[in-house]
Amino acid sequence: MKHQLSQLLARAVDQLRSDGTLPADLEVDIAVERTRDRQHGDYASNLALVLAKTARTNPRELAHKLMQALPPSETVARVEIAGPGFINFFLAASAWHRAVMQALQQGKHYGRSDLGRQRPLQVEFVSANPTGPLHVGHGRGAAYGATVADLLEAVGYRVHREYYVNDAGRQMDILATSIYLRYLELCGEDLSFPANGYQGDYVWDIGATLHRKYGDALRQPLTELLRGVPADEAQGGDKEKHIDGLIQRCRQLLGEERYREVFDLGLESILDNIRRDLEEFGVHYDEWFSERSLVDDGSVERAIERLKASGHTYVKDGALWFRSTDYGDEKDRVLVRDNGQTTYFSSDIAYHMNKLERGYERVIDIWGADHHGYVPRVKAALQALGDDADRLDVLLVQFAILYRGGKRLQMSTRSGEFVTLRELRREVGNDAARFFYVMRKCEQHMDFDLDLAKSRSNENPVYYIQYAHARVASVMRQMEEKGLQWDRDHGERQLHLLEEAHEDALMVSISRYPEVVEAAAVHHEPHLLVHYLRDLANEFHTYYNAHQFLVDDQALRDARLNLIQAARQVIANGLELLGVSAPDSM
RNA sequence: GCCCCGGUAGCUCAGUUGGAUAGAGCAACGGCCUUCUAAGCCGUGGGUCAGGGGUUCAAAUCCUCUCCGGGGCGCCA
Repeated sequence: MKHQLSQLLARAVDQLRSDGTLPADLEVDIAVERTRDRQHGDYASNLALVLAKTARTNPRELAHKLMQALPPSETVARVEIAGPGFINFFLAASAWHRAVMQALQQGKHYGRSDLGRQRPLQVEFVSANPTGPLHVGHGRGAAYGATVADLLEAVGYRVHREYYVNDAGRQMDILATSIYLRYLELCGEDLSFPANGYQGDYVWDIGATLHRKYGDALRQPLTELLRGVPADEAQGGDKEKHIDGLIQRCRQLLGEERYREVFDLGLESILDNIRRDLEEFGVHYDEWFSERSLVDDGSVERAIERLKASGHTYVKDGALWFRSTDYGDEKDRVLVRDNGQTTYFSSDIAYHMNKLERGYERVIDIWGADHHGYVPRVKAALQALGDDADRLDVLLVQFAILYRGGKRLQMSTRSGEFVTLRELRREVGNDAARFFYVMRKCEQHMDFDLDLAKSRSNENPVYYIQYAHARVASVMRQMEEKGLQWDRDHGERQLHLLEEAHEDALMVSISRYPEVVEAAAVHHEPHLLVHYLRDLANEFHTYYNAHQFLVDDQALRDARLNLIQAARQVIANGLELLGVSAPDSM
């Protein structure tokens, strides 16, 4: 609809250009918007205001000329000039009827489009280190990423959903060591657990699995384990050096092969847990991409070599540095440490190089806001590699702060004090969790009120929308009980009977849905859809209270049933994109 | 110190590339169930858009300074 109107305006501009009213070389960017106030018509354009200056005329006069140059159209009932020079379009009722028919005919496809023309696009999200279960902070990235991916797919992109598994770094070694230490405790060793180890109960569980599998076969005396290991923090030492020492001793005592088994047991158990958790949350992936694979297949080394060849690296203090300041980063970054180990950053460069090599038109990364400092350096690396850094979009998701009983919950992964995503889902349910997480703009800090999310009351917005859906289903059940039938085709021919203000408002909203999906997808803003659905539900509830649907007059009844079924379809489609269920009864 | 995000009604937040009289939910107050589920509807009150300056036909929106809140600034991941 919007596109139609801007095309009409474009033709009007063409005509004014050819008759000399407007300069022939004038560049125009035509914007048509929904009006906020129905008094101003259904759609409005500020075109005359924008062009007035360069055309050196007054805006209202130009608006009049544009209006007169508009080609006739069946969907436009009339056009008015208002205010400083807005061109307001009032649409014919048939335009709204068409939207109702489309919603019913297209069913679950209503609102989808081919804007993206099936171009390939990648969305990488969550990608939490597999060192523990997902917590509520990851939940927001999961819900947001899944919804953005679904939205982009809905507007015609071929979306590849990916989780980057950090299975190669030091954090994983700390996890493996933590597991082994818990195992030793289960063997009966009495040790003091390192300050920097992973303290969560799940580490015990994995240690127990290890013990069931091997018995005491992997047991080593404590004195052996601690030989040459620097003191821990509690003993006045450095906790980082202590844990690194422990890692080294574990590897030596277990041997690379056995150590790798412990390591992989931890990785697999936790990754399985994460996979299951996300799957239950309705968050699906096409690929779980292993960081280790980048090391193994030489990609990391290749990335480093390419950077070296680009001339933007140097050696200092025994380390290899990338001069990211050449591309606007705050400081240079280390690629290879003085001990010969590559940094996380190196893997990340290799990973993004790999993504672009796979040929995606756009690559979208969804990160926690605490990683915002990494954006410039990753983009710098891509530029140095000669890639187009603009193909990478990094969306930063702010933290969600949890409240329970009006009190803020404090969380820390390392200490094991956090609310897991699974606990949250059990407490408030998947629907409320998915909904609440995307209710706010991603760059907004979010207060997540657990009590509100799980309340089964009118305070809870997710129920409000679901209830509208359930009410339509209920009306249809009532209809059958009364022995009546709904004739959809007949209803389509009777839509002109829908003359109530409530019906008009509902039809307009239904017609807006495809525009909302498009805007939410293009701007990566699922909350637009959330607000839209709330408004639509409100219009439905208002209508429901004001008018009877199952009236005796069959023509009017069928027309009304068409309308509310169209509304039901839109709610179902919208909720599906949000990963929220649309129940038939509540 | 530097960088990122935010500051809009009592609370939580919307507000499209700058547009017409700044909106919604919750909370508060007053109404509506003999009628398709009251998890609903209708009505009332509530604002220095943090503050100053600037840009223009037009600023909550863009620029600049100040104040306040959160986060980030490792050869960690």
